[in-house]
Order: sequence, then structure tokens, then C-alpha cells
Amino acid sequence: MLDARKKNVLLAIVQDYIATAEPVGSRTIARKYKLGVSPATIRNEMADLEEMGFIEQPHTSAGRVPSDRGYRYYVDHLMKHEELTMDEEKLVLNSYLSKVQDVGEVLRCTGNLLSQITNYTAVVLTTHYGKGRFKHIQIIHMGPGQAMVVLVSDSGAVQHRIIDVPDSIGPEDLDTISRVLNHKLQGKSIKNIRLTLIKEIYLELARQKHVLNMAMDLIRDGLDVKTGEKVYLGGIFNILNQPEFHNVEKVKTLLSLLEQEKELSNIIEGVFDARGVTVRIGEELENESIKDCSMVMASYGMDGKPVGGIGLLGPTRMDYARAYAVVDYITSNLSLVMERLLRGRGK
Amino acid sequence: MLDARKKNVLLAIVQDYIATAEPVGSRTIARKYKLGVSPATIRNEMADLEEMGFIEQPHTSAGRVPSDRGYRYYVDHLMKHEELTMDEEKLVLNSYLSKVQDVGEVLRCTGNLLSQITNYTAVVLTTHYGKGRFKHIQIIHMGPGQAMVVLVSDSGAVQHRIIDVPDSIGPEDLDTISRVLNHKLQGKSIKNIRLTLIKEIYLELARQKHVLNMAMDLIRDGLDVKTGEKVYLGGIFNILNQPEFHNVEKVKTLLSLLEQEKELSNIIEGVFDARGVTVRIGEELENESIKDCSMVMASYGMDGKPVGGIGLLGPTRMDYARAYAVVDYITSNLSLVMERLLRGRGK
DNA sequence: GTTAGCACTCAATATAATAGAGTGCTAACA
DNA sequence: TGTTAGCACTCTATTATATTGAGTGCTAAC
Repeated sequence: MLDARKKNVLLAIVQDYIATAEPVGSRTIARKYKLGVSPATIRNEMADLEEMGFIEQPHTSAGRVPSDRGYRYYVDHLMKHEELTMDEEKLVLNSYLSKVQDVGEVLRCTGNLLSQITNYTAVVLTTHYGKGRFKHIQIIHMGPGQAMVVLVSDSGAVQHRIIDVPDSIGPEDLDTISRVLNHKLQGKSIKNIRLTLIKEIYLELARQKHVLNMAMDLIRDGLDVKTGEKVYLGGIFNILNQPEFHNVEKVKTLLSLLEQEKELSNIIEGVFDARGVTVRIGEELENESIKDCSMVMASYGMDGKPVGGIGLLGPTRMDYARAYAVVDYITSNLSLVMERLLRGRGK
Repeated sequence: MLDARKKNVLLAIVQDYIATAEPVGSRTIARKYKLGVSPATIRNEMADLEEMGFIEQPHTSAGRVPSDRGYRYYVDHLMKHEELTMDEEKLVLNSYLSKVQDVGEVLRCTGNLLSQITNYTAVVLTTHYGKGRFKHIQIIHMGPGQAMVVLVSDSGAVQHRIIDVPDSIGPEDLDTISRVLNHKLQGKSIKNIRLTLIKEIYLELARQKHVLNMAMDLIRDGLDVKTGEKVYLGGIFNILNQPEFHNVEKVKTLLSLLEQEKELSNIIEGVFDARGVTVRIGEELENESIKDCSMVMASYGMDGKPVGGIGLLGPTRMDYARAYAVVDYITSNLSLVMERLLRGRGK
């Protein structure tokens, strides 16, 4: 599709623009990238590349800038895949070693790591709660009339909630209910708990009438967990270091997007089914307010099933090779950490 | 200290500047605020006020702008206290009614409310975990070799953590340990748990040797909770709507502060002991990067004891009267919500 | 003590001039 | 036929220069 020299010119333009954020002229390319031809020749090639839609000109007397399509071609065909430095890998491993207490903490830490290493804004997403499967429930008696429900899903999400209980119900009753629920709910999809189980619970607990009502209430209200995903952000203000965001209006539209977690999770969920790292460039993100941005994303998970995703958000001019390497390295480690966390060291 | 007319002039300057963000000239005051005197007279008063340090001039041919000291005088002596509109109060109450499941959720919601109503950036802080007192612990058996520790403090914070346990320990053993710990730790300060209890636990469980080691490990590692406060932010990007932040450099220093949770919590913790709403203006915040900002803060709590604080961050030119009213209204409601949440409806 | 009047200051805006980077095209060259 | 030197042209960015206008401080009169 593109002959070797055109590829080289495009590569030079993309690399130079990523590095300098200045439109790239023919002379610069000839000087810096030694393609063995004169600026005039390069100008001809550039005219062709522009006609094909890979680069564009901000105005007549400026150099060329890659278009979304140009970046896409770069990512798909020209980009050299990088690796992290030893130091960076060590940083990641150490962070994970010291934070393996709690899923939320691990994800927050992941967001910070991502942004710290890359200087881009990081987005970390946990999967929709309702998609998980039931793992364990425990109702803990905390005092007269008060109890706490703790619900754990196989994706590692833990929900807790304080509820009121009739004074007549003691710790043993709560244990009974817990046991029955655990038995009945094993492996069920959390989203469907309410629908499927009312009858069964009824039969099981019919003999202990005073406990029954409580259990029913619990299923109706207590398990009505918030089903939203959770989004962790890291390095929000990193984006301000990019020259394309020296204008406050742009920053505003971007930040207001970052506050709408719904939008973000839609974008990232779109790549859950993809293998490995996915890059969405500019308009490919299909969102007006970040049409000048790109996102490098991947999902993490257990046993090959995704339970969440991470993404790096930067200008379309971002360093894709580096972002790609970082996202790749971190997702695979994150998946390991999650498995260890949810299954215990032995397994 | 200031005669009535000077007060009126100062009030006019502060109000006008808060409303317009433009330096206020003598003519504007005479026209808009009908003090019954001519611009020339006002100029004389302004010269006095400037000499006293209440106002300053950005440059010779500009109007006057309140100084930190001017705002301070305004807040202490001139400000009229406002109330929220019915609609706003309703909004707050409704939000709280629908979110009373979980402390974290309530605080996140509070951050959003604050920023939504005021258009300033909201900071919501929970108290230092170690300062709370032990309320309940439960070790839940989740499968062979795996258990979850749930720790609740009287300030409502809940910590959960998955731990490995020896395969030889079954659910009943975990119950035993839970029971002993609950008994021994009742009401103790969480920070001191480790120091005070090792001996006692030892005596209590000496007979059940196989459980003892596990309990010891738990005390040593499992209860070593993260002691940091938690900070919830709302409406970070609201600050961008203020004309004083049209310059990206300022935004950057501010946002980088907002990412340092430590700094923020120090500021807010400083007002935990104060009754009611506290206002810190500009340099009073003692932090270089927000010397052009002010914060309106208050603590919320139970039984008069603070368990956290909230704050509104805006430019020194912020609308103190309104921020004051909002912070006041929301802290008192938040305190109620927290009490209800942690004690159950009846009490 | 108050006020009108006026010269003065200084940022902000508008206007013009200049420099410089980069292009596209043409014509000559290998 | 592909490559290249040369050159006129375009357009932004920068700098220099006027112009405007809000607002002041001071003085002198009321």
C-alpha cells in the first residue's frame, strides 16, 4: 500500500511530531532522518501522503502533522515495540508486592503507577458488579438491632452494608441465615440473586419463622447492591503537561469527561473482548470531547476472563510505543496480583 | 476600628469584586452602591483603606481589590449570613436519603453535592483510621486456606482484607478467634491494638494451641491496617470556571496539590477542634501553591466528636457567604446521616 | 469635610511592519 | 522517469508603535 520510502517519511513525521509537538517540515526530515534524498523529494512524498489522508497541514506555511489515520497506520505497521527498563519493572513489582491487601487498594495503586511511569492520565476500571458470581456472604451481628452484611464476589469486589435487624434476632440466627444463603447462592450470578432464590429460601427457612422475614427483607433490600462499575483515576493533572492542553477550554472539556465515569467505562468496556492491548485514536473514540486524545487500553482478569480494564489517556500525539509497552506489562502483572489476591498464595 | 462609611466602602468593594472579578473603581461604587457621596470622597476612603491594608491596587490605573486582610474583615464583621433555597435543601436531603448504605458512598456523594451546589471544588475527609475505636471484628472462612477479616471502627470505617490461613483451621476456629478478639478489643483505640493485646490473647487462647499462632499472626499482620485518612474530591474542574484560573500554570500547581492527599488532610484536620464553620483565606492556609485560594471548612461527627471534615476550595475571591451557608447546612446533615448509619434507625 | 476638575499612569487593545518557516511549482539534471 | 535546486508565495508569529480608556491622586473651590 505504501512503498518503503513513504513509510519512512511517515514514520519520521510521526516520531518527530510525537517528540516535539511541532509540525514537521521537509527540511527537518532530510536533516534528522537521513533518508538519502533531498527536501524537495520529501516534499513530493509528503504531498502524496497528504492526499492519501495520512498527514495534514495546520496551515499553508506550516509543516505536516499526522492525521488520525496516520497514527493508525503507524500503530498498526510502523511502530517498534518497546520494553520497560529494569528500574521501571522493579517499580511495578515492588508496588504490587506491598499493596496486595485489598482489591481497591491494588487498583488505586495501579492508576498511580501507570500515570507515574508514563506521565499520561490513567484510568482503571473494575467490572460491572452484577456480572460477578456470588462467592460468599456473611451477616455479622454487631449489637442489638444492628448487623453488617458482607458480600464477596468472585471478581474480588467486596460490598459491606450496615442494616437494621429486629431485636429478637441474635447472632446465631444470623449465622443460620448466612449458612443457608451461602449454600443456595454458591456460584450464582449476582445480578440474578433476587429473582431466583426467594422461593428456595422460603422452603429452607420455613421452620424458623422468626428468621424468615428477616432473610426475605435481606434479599429484597440488602442484596440490592450498587451495580455500577468503579473508576480509579491517576495523574489527572499530567495531561496539563502536554502542550496541546495549554488552552484552558480544552482542559475543561477533558476534565469534565473524566468526571463522568459512565463515559469512561463505556470506552474501556469496549475492549474487554479484545486480546492484548488495544489503541483507540482520536475520532475512533467516538466522543466529541476527547477527539484530540487517544487511549491505549487492555483488560485484566482471571483465567482469561476479564474482570476490569486499564487505559492510558493522552493526546493523539502520545507516545504509543511506550504506552503500549506499559499497558501490556502492567495488565499481565495486575492479572497475576488479582489471582493471588482472590485465591490465596497456594493455588 | 473602621467607621461606618469605610465599612460600607469595603463591603461594596468585596461584594463587587466577588461578583465581577474586576478591580472596583470609585465611580462604580458611587453608581451601584448609593452611599450618598461622590466618587472623589470614596477615593479618599479607599486611599485610607489601602493604607490600612484592607485593599490593594493591581497597578496604578486600576480599581481596588480586597487583600487577604480585607476578606478576613469582611468574613468576620461585614458578611451577611445566607440560607440555602428550599430547592437546594431538598436536593441535599434527597441525596442523603437515597445513599445511606455505606459510609464511603455517603462521603463521595457529599463531595459531589458540595461542588454541584456551589461550583467550587469540594474536599471531604474521613478521620485518621487509627484514631477510631474498635467496634467489631469478624474473620470469615471463605474456602480452604482462605479467610476474610472485616474490621469495623466506631467512626464507621470498615476494612476488609483477604488472608491466608493454615488448612487445619476451620470455620469454628475462626469464630473462636473472632469471639476472643471482640471481647478483648471492645472500645480500645485501634492504633494501640497491637501493643496492648498480645499478652492477653495469649492467655485466652493458650489452650487451643493450633489456633493461637494464627491469632498471633493476625494481630501482627492482619490488623496492621492502613492508617491514612481518605480524601474524596468533587468538582475538581469547577475551579477552572473561575477567571483566576484561566492560566494553565496556576491550574497545574493547584491540581498537583489536590493529588497530595496528605496536604489537604492537614489543612482540614486543623479545624477539627473548632466549633462550626472555619474560613481560611489565602496565606492563612500556609501553603504556597494555594496562596490565592481560600477554604471554607467544618468538621462533622457523632456525639460532638469529629470524625471527619469537609471543605470548599475556591479563589480568595470566592463567595464566602454562600460557601459558609452550604458548608454549615451540609455538615449538620452529614453528622445526622452518619449517626443514623452507624447506630441504626431506632437509636 | 466634600466635591468638581484635570493631569497623569498604565494595562489593554488595535494596527502596522518584519521575520521566518515551509510550501508548491518550474525547470534543469542524471 | 525520478530527483533536485531555485524561487516566488503564503501565512503565522513576533515585534514595534499608537491609541484608547478606566481609574487614580491632587488641587482648589465650595
